[in-house]
Amino acid sequence: MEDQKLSALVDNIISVKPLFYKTLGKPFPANADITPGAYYIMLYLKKHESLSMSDLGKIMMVSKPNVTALVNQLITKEFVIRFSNKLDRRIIMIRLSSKGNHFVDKNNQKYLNQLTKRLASLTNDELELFSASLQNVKDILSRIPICETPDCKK
Amino acid sequence: MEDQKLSALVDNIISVKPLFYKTLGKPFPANADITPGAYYIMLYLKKHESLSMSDLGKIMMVSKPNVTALVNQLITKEFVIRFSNKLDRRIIMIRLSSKGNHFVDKNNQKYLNQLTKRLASLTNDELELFSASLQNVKDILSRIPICETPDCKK
DNA sequence: ATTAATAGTTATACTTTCGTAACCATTATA
DNA sequence: TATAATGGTTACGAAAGTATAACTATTAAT
Repeated sequence: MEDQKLSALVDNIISVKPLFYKTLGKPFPANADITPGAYYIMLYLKKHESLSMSDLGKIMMVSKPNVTALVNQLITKEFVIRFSNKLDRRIIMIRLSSKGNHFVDKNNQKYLNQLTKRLASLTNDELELFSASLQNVKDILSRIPICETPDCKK
Repeated sequence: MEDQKLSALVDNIISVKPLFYKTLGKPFPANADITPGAYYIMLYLKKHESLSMSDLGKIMMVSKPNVTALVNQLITKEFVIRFSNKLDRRIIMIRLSSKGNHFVDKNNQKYLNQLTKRLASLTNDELELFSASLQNVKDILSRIPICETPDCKK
């Protein structure tokens, strides 16, 4: 890839991120007693059924004490359940409660409503292009290896 | 757009954002005595030549006191210059100094180097697709009207 | 000429992210 | 069985974002 294109790519990477929240709004709930980080844990649990504390740390790339704090928020709201692994009693697994599951679904629906309002100014073609392009971006990003956990850097 | 596709879109919007920094790294400098927010101001100034404090607030969607604090960081580093508008002496305009300009260029180059390492695992086709898709996303997002400044909500 | 509105700053404080160090419990290793 | 390694938690705090309220200076409006 030529230099010029690469530098345009850098430019886009830099400018796309702030645009996201500003135009599309925040996908996590406000005034729900849980921070965005905690909400993201629920989103991961939505896809992975159950995860250990360490798994969550790796997947979210935050330190373990951080995971503890985030999960604690969800425990007090009864959005997730802790249970231990029988094979290794050190390991603590986390899964969504049905309350947490409903909460995420409800919030996603709310966000979707907000989103459709904001996207109302787009034509259907634009919307399709947006959706497809975003899918591409996500797919490709997912393919890039990451190893930047605080614990993992060592 | 059908419900199913829309909900996939929401899914992508939610999951793309955390992927960004984690796979591509942070585009702003570390240990440079300025916060990411202040750096973003320089990026905007790179494109707009000069902007008033209020303009910066609107464009970055932060409150005016916030802009003051961010610009102050840049002033002490001599990365930007304050000058007043002759026609309306209330207005304070900000523009990049050549020092600030060089700083951004140098940092962009550094980020580009880091980025090329991270993107090394992609084929050229993937890279092209990524670049084009990102451009689409950015273009479409730019077309969506925004009005969420704290001051603007009122 | 008052009064109202606008641009910006100062002071202040809250929220969220995020890390390190020290510690306990459990499992693996030698 | 003594030691090391792993999974988690607790305690602590720094960095960054970000808002409101109260204020000054300047311009606009009546």
